[in-house]
Amino acid sequence: MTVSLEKTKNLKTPKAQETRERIFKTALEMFKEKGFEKVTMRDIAKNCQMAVGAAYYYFKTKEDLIFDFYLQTQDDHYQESIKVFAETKDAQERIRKVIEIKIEQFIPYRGMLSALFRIAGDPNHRLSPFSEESKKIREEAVDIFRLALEGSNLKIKGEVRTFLPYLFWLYQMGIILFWIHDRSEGQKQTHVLLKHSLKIIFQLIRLSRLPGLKKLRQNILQMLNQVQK
Amino acid sequence: MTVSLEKTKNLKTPKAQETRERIFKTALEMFKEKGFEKVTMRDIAKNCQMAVGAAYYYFKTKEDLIFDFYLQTQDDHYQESIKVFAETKDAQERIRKVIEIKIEQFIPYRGMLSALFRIAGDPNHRLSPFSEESKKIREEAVDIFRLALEGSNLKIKGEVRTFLPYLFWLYQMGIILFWIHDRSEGQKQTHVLLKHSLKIIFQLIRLSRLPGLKKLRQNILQMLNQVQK
DNA sequence: GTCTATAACCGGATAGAC
DNA sequence: GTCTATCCGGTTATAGAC
Repeated sequence: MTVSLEKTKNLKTPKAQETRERIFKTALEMFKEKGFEKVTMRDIAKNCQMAVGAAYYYFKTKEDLIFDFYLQTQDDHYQESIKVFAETKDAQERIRKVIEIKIEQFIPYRGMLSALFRIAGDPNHRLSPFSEESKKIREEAVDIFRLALEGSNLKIKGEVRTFLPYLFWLYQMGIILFWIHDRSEGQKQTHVLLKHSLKIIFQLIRLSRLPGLKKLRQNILQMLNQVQK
Repeated sequence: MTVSLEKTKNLKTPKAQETRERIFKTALEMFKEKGFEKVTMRDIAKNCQMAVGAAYYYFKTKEDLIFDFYLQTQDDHYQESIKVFAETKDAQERIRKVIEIKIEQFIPYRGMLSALFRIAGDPNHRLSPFSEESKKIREEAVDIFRLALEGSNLKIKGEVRTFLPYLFWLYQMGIILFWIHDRSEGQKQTHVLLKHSLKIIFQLIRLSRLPGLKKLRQNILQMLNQVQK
């Protein structure tokens, strides 16, 4: 079952809802054009023909605007991913498509996303994907990978099954980080990396079944267990 | 040969040298106590009994103070690591000690380091360890791992030898990031992670020699080659 | 070249009146 | 819910002293 995201904040009137939306859309357009840092809250407010205070009434900080964007795309990502699962049972392809969809979504916003990923680097930050506040959204994101594996051709048993979705989510974060700073044209390096590294990962997963590698497998699982929060 | 770090900026007089040092030490003390964000440039200047302008004369930005810290510890790290190499030839132990030394160094500053690692997340930032500006310091850091492997009991040939030092440096960054946000007492989780993951990494390196895994090894090397800047 | 002193700018954030 | 005024801190500018 989907952990449906609470998009509608507790806003009293529909008008407020609409105002919030207006600020959000305006800000996003401006970020897209000039980047996160170049756009000031004063600019955003002016562009919305309202006072700075009004903008801050809806978004506690400038960074919250980005967080909201992250939240919105999360839902789209979920929907798009589901569709892919109907098309193929191949685990590797599913995972690859899921991550490619995410990247695709982000393309128009690539320039402003380093701001988001600077937040990501600090787990103490309320908006970090690792924070308590982001728990729900993180869980839905991990869920996509769980679903990708569940109906797939990849048969995995026991503990590996438990860890893999989270590990793939982590992997996705790494890929996106790489993509944001990938300066090759069309960020094609990222796609090379994605394709190759996925192949390797699946080779490793398959290898992990060999009896000769039992020790290695056990060690990895032990590590994951011990390190878990 | 060591890439000796240029610690002495182009400061004309010894007095200037000393003043710069005073600002740096004061700032670091204050950061240690209250964290990076709580301490203002005005505070620092006041504490040094000088004008704000003076502080800015030596450090272009507040973040530069942290960069300087990073630079200074880098040299200590190098010196300490060299000593370890005299004690043991075991590659795994060398690497583990090198990383443990780094963590040890950072202990008093753990609280302020998330500020540093938020910078790290944005490779476009001039102070990021991945930036052009940090190139020299990064290269010395990678060099430590090169030396750790070179005189060790781990015999590696060809391309793997080229990549491994950089990969270990990357690994060290990951471990430190984990450590900064490790809330277990005495950050013992980090040491568990370090010990276990190193064991696994060396198991993998040893495995990679098996003829049956030739394909995997080739794929990994191909990926590293293609993804390289 | 090394600093002091002081004021000002800029932009994120907040308080409190309406 | 929205506005105006204000704070706060990083940063810069100015002008001058040694």
